[in-house]
Amino acid sequence: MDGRNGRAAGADRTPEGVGRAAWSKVDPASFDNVERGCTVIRMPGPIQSIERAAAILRLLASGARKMGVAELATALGLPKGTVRGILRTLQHVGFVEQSQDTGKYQLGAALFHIGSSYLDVNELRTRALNWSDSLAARSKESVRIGTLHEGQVLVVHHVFRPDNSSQVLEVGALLPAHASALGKVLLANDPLDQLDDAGLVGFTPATCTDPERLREMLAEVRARGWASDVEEMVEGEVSVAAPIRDRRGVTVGAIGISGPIERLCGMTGEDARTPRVELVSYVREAARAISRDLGAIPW
Amino acid sequence: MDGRNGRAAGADRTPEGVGRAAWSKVDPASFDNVERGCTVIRMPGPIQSIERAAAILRLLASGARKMGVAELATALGLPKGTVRGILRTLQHVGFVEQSQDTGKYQLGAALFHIGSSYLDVNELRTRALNWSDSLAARSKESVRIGTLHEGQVLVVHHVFRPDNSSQVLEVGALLPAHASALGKVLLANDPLDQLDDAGLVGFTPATCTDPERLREMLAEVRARGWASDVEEMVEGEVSVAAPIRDRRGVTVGAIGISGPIERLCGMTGEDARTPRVELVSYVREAARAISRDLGAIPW
DNA sequence: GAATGCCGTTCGACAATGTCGTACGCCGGT
DNA sequence: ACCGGCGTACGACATTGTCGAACGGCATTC
Repeated sequence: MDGRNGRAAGADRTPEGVGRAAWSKVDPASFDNVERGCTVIRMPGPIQSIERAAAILRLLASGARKMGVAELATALGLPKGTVRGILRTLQHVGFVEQSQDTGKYQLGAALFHIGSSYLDVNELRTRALNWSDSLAARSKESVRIGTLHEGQVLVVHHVFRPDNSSQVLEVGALLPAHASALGKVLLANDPLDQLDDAGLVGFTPATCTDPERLREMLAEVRARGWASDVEEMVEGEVSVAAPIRDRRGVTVGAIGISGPIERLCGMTGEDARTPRVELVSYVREAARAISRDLGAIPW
Repeated sequence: MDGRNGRAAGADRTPEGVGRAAWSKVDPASFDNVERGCTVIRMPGPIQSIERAAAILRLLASGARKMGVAELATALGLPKGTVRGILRTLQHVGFVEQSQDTGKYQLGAALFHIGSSYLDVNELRTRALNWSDSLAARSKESVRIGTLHEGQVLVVHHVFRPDNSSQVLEVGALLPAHASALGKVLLANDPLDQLDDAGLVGFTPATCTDPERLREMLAEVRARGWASDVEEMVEGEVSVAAPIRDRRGVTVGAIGISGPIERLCGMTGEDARTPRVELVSYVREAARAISRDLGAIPW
């Protein structure tokens, strides 16, 4: 029997279970006490209840709707009673809320507030605030700053295009890394190769879903110092991005602009699918300016 | 000794402890197993470790800087080892990150992303997106939508003023309820009296810090259906807000505009400290429109 | 209208689990 | 060189979280 979770027979049956089996494959550094089968000595392992609570929160966040106890329980492969206990606690601390009529659960306001404080701590975002505004003004396009998070691009800042059109705020959203300029810059400059070959979903005909070709593109991105995405995520939309580095020279994020292909690309022949040079310059200058703020050696 | 936490002698010593003593005063419905002293039978209480994890996250969110294990441990009145175990778990699920050099902890990206999904679930915000844009266009001022959360105003949406000035995004921020139009609307229409007399801090000379006078103001706000704040939080800044109600008629949020006193108020005599009538109309119309979207009976 | 199925909820016993205290190695200040 | 403080590791104890079964309400079905 498993040294830690011998009791949770129900959990180990389901592959998506949040029993001890779940994270051992997620964390490469953890001991594989599950493969071995039984009697691992005793490791200072993660706390079971907290991991399960986190899994519940993730589930509630992914499904953009309210979920019931039974739904969560089956999804996690846990007994209802257990899930209910965790939910009660999460509700108690304000991380989830319960609809009074349906009895279903959803994310809570406290979690939202705590999560948004991440932006205050995030040095990248703090330092980038000024420069992103000026980039938006110069380029007249919307500006986004992103960071690599589990193989995807986490948007930590978003400046709307300076016209009066209504735009949705994307802060906190996750973008696909292989189909956005931000993502390509981040992937290309990331020390550990986070490129997930299986995750190369196609959004448009222009999306690059071939791992090999993508790696070539990333090499080029790394060499020239900026990346573009021409209708690879959304038809008619183009984005350009450049890396932001910190004092040690490692890429901690990326800044980029995005907008309609008519405005961002040239008008004739081959240029019709190439971002305009002055916009690329703006982006790269902004990225360099922020990097300098973060202490990177100007190069 | 305390029935549940008898072992945690260290926790009970500190007033801010996260032992069982902490939440019993927060949750009015919970049994006061602490006052009684000892041997409460056994209640389906909140899960200890999760509560503690939440407390750690709150602490990390409040102090806008990285914190160490010892710092957190003393603040919570818990032994270092315990705090470290929880932190390791939180780090494992991505809710906190650890600086590789200093060893201190800060909030993690995963928590931020999960928290921001709250906005997708929040029906108030979803329905209010369109109307807030048009309110910003009509009033030419920045628009905020807020909800009452633990006696403060949680900003769930923010539309920048439609000029090109650089503004900070306030989504996720908490505003004082007694010194903002949004807050006053929410307090005035809240079923349970969340007004905290002790929390009436003064920001400017105009801030109302007298509970009695504030209650009178709230009664007036309730009667006339909108609230204003004239330099009560920030000198020179004025805000106007109106309540958003759902189908049952309860106030679920508030929408309002804010801007410099020169633009929002009249120019002469008594009007100099009264919001202009057309702006008030815009705000109230927007609030009514959203309420209608939420299913409120048009009145 | 009764029966059925599903849901959220409650409860109590078991033992696995989280907690606690002590001890280690390391760094920076004195 | 000493000391204090930090983040970290480990092991024993019994408290605590987990589990499964049972309860009552609600909507749908026959």
